Amino acid sequence: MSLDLTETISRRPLHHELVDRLRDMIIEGTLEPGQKVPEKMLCERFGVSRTPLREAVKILAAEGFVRLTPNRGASVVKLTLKDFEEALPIMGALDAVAGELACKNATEEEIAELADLTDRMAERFEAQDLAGYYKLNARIHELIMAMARNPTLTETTRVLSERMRRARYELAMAPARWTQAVDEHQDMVQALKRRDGVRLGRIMRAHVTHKLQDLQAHLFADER
Amino acid sequence: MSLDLTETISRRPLHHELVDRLRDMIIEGTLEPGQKVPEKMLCERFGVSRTPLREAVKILAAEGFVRLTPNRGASVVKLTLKDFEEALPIMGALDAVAGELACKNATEEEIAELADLTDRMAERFEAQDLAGYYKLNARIHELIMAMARNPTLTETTRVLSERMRRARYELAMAPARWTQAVDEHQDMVQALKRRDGVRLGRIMRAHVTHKLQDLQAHLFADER
DNA sequence: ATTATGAATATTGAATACAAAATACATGAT
DNA sequence: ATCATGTATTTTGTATTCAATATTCATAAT
Repeated sequence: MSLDLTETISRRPLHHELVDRLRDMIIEGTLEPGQKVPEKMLCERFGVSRTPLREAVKILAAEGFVRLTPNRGASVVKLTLKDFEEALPIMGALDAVAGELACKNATEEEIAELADLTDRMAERFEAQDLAGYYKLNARIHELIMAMARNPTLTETTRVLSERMRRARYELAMAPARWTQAVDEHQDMVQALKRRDGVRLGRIMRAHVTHKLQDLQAHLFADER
Repeated sequence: MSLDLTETISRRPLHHELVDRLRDMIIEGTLEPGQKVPEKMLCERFGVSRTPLREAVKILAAEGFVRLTPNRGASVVKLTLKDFEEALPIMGALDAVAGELACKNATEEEIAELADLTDRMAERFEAQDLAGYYKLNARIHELIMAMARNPTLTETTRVLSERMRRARYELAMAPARWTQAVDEHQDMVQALKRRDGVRLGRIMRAHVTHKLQDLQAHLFADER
């Protein structure tokens, strides 16, 4: 049994912990869109004073989850169709960059791992196991991002996709769309194996576009 | 004389004002990279208590200007060559998207204005007036961003480019590079007039790449 | 001289206290 | 009844206080 000598005792500051908790509450819908963020109530709920809670709210505002109105506190930002339409081209472009960089920087081992994950994801598709599919899908996209070797890109994408995550909750896909998504992933692996960055970039961009178009159709049906 | 009835009395919260002031101090170098952000000193400097100042620091941390270390406060993030190399492909991709969207959404008036600004900037080039050139250059890029009609894109770009702004201070350009930059701007106007989004996107992306490559050569010479 | 050790000091994190503003509510006028 | 006006309550913004942690500095040991 070995001991990790780099490990330190972690006492995170309260505001840091609160940011994560509050973000989750927003993403899961416990704090509803449009609703005000009730300072006092949350302080009691978490057993902390207003100071760290307010610091956390400021950070969430910078991340785009809440909006601050002077003397009127914070309210949960409501995702509209417009927000999606705005995020779509950005996410597409960022994913395309990730793909291009991945082709440049990925190791053969990583590519093999991606191929494996893609195969296993295809199996989940065959079995029509949506939850398993989404889980592997998330890992695949994380891996591609990691292969890009660009922390700034990872962080930029993270903030945007966390913001969108609220709506992306394990949505059932139309059969045709699901088939297409699986195909796109197979194409990604091919492009990566050939180190064809331009091609992978294009596939990634299209992939995001299709995914979000699908979301638009399902959610926001009332806003059309 | 007409009266603006939409105008409101603006009493910004202190933390908001402080975010701007501190960000400027970082960008201008008053607060030096790597240096700790001295809470007490800044409180006295601005005549405010620690609470709003600390809230402001939290926001700056979310924007990537400072790094928070538990029980050890904040320190100004130091820009390395690596940060630039990471930001470069992201900014390029975002600018490309802005170009594509601008071609779709710009009005003829806006395009005419851009053409005018570009001409005036070329004049500043002829006069070898660097300051005037940079001023118009900033307005041009703001206008293109505005033509894209995508606030999320604007904001995403803003955070990244503010972060980089520290190093971009009115740098003298090599004659060849300056000539090339002016040419690229002329090409942008042409592409926009033809509403050729793909082409404008490509020019924008290349433009950013060139600009930042130039920066890399000038700054960070010691890091090579 | 250099490295430990511990006390004094300064800085940070969090809670509380106070002031200003917004909201809710009640009373009275039309 | 509806609307206006003024008062009470709540919420927000900021300052202050207290506790925990880190840093500095002096002293002592090797």
